[in-house]
Amino acid sequence: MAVAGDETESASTGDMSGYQICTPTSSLPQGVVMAGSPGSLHSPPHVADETTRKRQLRLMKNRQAAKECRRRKREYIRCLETRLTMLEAQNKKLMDELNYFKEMYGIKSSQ
DNA sequence: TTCTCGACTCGTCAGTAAGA
DNA sequence: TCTTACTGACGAGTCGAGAA
Repeated sequence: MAVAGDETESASTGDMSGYQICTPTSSLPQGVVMAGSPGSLHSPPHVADETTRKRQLRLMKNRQAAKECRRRKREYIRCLETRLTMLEAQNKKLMDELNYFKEMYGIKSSQ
């Protein structure tokens, strides 16, 4: 999966699968507060401990992954909004220019 | 002041794609 | 086939705005 593609490119094409990051990641460590998993109920203590540890590790990683995923998505949307603003401004400028030349050459505007 | 509602964030689960 | 990372979906909690 391509996560770190060209940001402006992905933003301009609207391709969500390649949206990316403008600023470097800064993820802070976070405490684990989950209880043990149900799967460890009928196992020997050391196996249960290992299972619980693995589960907590997985949850912690997934938590961080979700945060990162959401951050990228927000960034992607911001990029799209910025691009939209730019394109609208550009569009307006071109329309003004068109009207100017129409007037200059005496062509009646259709709108 | 209290209640309700919508918007938002967060953690978790489940499904999927990609690499070993 | 197994593992890992990513991401959509869901439920729970929080917050602010508006109504009663």
